[in-house]
Amino acid sequence: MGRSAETNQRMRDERRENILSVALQLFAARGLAATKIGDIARRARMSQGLLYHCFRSKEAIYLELIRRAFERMNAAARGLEQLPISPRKKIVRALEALLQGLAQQEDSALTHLLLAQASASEVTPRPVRVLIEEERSVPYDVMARIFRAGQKDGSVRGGDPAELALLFWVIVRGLAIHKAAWGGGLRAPAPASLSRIFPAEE
Amino acid sequence: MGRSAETNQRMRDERRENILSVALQLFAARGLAATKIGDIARRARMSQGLLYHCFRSKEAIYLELIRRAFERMNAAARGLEQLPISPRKKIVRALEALLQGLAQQEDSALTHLLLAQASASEVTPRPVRVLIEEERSVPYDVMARIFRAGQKDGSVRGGDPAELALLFWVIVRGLAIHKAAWGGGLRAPAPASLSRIFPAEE
DNA sequence: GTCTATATCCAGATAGAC
DNA sequence: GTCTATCTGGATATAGAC
Repeated sequence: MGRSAETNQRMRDERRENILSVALQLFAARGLAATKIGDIARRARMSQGLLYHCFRSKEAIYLELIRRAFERMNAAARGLEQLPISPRKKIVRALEALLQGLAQQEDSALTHLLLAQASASEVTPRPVRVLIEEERSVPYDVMARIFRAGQKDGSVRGGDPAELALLFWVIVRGLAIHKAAWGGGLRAPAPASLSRIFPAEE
Repeated sequence: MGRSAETNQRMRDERRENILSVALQLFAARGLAATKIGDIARRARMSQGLLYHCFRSKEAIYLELIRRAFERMNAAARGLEQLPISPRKKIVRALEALLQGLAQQEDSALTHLLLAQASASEVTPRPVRVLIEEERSVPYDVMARIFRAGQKDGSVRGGDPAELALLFWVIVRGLAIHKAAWGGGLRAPAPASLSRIFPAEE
């Protein structure tokens, strides 16, 4: 009975992961309103009824996806900040990691797209909106602090740190959207060419 | 009778413009699927029935908005290209005009947002998709040609022109989305600080 | 745990009165 | 030309069989 309960729990978790994975693709590509719960169920190869045993509602799936997106992104940002390397190197590494993620990991680009939609849309459900309000400034603040530190130790050139951080994330987000819009035709800029935007003090 | 027919026509046109103006706000803020035709009618202060005398369907309104967006944007791009000024100046002027539009004209930011959504979404209706397919490369091509010309005459520094054009539009679009997401809290970068990204050959 | 069937609601589009 | 009333389809969520 212990075994079986454990197994059941694992199957349940796997189903939840599967649903979340499918839902991410659909929400990112179609938005919340145009994604039908029936589409999610079909792509996850289960009945609608069963899906409702794993999640209360469409909104609950959406909320969980946004929650995880911030969890990962903000943890990564804070981890980056703690690394024992120069601010200049942190910027380069962040760019490399983000651009590589956008180009190679499907989920990464979709997650950025999902966050962009949820942040900009007026019809984002209230609990999601609250979460976004709480979390969204973290990546901006982290990057602004890194820019400021880089200017202080001389490894990064001037400009308002907050403005540079804004530009940094605008570009990352913009590239994710561009990828979604142009599909395979994405000519991703090399990290090197973007590094030039946030220039080193030579 | 001639007078009355004329007047009627003008009233009809005004109603159409009014609907389009309201619809732009709603579509940009909520997306196509989440925007209800009843919302548009109410905000435009007319009944749903009357609205259907001006437009066939929700999609028809959407299509007309996208059509006009490309009409304006691509005409502006081609006009810019023809100006008798240096490529370097063209880039600066484009940035100034776009950033000022984003910051000050509500419609400008909303239009960029609408185009971003329509281009990236999987549920964009087919006629709209076809139009986007036909028009979307114009602004990229124009900017790429300007960058290339600037490199040739020495007023703009290196990098792949296509990549620079991509970056240019990614930033403009990204700023429009950022404005929608953060509302009043937009700290728009000064044109000067963006000009630095596309550096002049001094 | 997994499905089918269905209650309920909502939205797009139309019909027809005035 | 302008409205109200309505037809119709489709989508969320639930109920209940197995």
